[in-house]
Amino acid sequence: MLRVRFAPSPTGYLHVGSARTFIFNWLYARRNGGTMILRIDDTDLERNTDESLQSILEGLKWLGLNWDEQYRQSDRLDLHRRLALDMLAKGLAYRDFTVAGPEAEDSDKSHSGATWLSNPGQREMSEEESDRRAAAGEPFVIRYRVPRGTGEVIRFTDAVYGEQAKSTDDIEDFALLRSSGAPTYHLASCADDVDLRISHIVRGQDHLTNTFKHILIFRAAGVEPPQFAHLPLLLAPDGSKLSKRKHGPVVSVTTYRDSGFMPQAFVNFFCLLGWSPKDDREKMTLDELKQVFSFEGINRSNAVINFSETDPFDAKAVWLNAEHIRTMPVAELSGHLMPVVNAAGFGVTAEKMLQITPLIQERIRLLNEVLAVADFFLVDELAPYDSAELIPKKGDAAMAVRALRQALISLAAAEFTHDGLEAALRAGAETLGIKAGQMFEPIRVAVCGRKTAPPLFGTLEVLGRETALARIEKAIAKLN
RNA sequence: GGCGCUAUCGUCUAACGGUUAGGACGGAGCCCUCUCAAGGCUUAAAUACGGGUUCGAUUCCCGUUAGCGCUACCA
Repeated sequence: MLRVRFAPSPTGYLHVGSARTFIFNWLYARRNGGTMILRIDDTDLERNTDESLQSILEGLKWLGLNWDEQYRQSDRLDLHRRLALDMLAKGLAYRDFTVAGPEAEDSDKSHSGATWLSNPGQREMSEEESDRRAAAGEPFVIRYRVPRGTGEVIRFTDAVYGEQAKSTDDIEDFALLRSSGAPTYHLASCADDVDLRISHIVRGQDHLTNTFKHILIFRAAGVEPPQFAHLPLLLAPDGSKLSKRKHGPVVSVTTYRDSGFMPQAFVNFFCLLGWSPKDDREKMTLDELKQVFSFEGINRSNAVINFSETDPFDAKAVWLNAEHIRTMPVAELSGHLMPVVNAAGFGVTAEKMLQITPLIQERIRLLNEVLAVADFFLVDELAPYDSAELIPKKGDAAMAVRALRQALISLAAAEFTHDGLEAALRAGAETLGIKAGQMFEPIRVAVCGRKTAPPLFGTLEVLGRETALARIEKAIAKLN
């Protein structure tokens, strides 16, 4: 039975790195018919908030990837504690009565060069003394009694990083239970992995070295450790680890959502960061990803998200989003655009949006760009523009006026379809003896308020005769 | 400091020990064209460094350097 879990801790919004870990877990589970479990690792009572939990759930929901079971570690504290106490009873762990404090913290372990393994006198304390002091109410933390001087080497095979080995002499006596009685991450995580019968742990590479400790806990719990697959980390352009504190909202999933990314493009992009299908495919649907995903394709080196001060998104993410937008059925895209447009305060009907969509489909990279690209379809009154914009290339104001007057005549009679409009306007240009482009330019600006816009005939068709004529008349007035 | 992981164009990546080191994004240029896009074509751009092993190393081994991670009663 294949069971994987994604275990975020609710200490902030959903981080893109976490989202990527979730995606890889999901892909692996769904690819192999396994069970996807969401476990909220909220053992850090100080830092986790309900608000953060909600935002994580919201982010995961947006991704559109479902899970089968859900747990919360704070509901399972007894289970964790029991394992620690059991280890204590078996002598696999011991009480450490050293009081933690700012000074005790870094006094001699970080700079002395000596490896910190355990607090002197604690590990060796007799059972009687330990029990007596505990009974007297003295606070303590429970630590793993890591084998010393046995020359033992802990080994495991990581699905991504291959054979891993570390001497127990290099593993410190890490804490299992805090003086408050609360479990540490290592304890809670492993106890739950055992209880939930997790078969594969897929997580960030920052846990690669922690894995040796975890294997020790699994051993103490009397079970075979699960399979491990560690993922390369996501880095900022300067090579530093992506962090909420340092890099701000660019690491939040909601930033992508709110800027107009499609969830499937988001998934596509983050899959490609550290994983490759080994062929030249880049744009892939969720189904395609699900079909080809495997740990073999995962890279071992960290990947950088190439964002900058001016652009919070990697250009490739934006391009991929554009690819997804372009290849999507018009009706579907239109449905995604509706809420964006309405949220900006425009009231569009579904049919109007459906008409606009094909004109802008290959012109927007992010959903939100619809507002900048299609604004003139949505407003009654065009935003003010410089009348000089109306003057065509190699022409003057007089030519612009003539073109617009002719447009009035041509459009009044034209059939308002793409082909009908094209025929009418080309004929109009011919009548005036000017180039078609010189005819179209003033009309485009008159009708769109700017030189860069979707193709003219389709635009006019959607705008309709009445609006088109009114805007052209205004433009003529501007030129006088 | 100790322990561990990693190293191919700016970025993401491909390459059974034998390739003119491939693709993509981004950049530059050209074509198409009613503007903008989209599309097509062309182009610049990489095996960190030093030693081995081998007939032959991007690929295997060692070292150096650099980056990252862990080294908390955080996760």
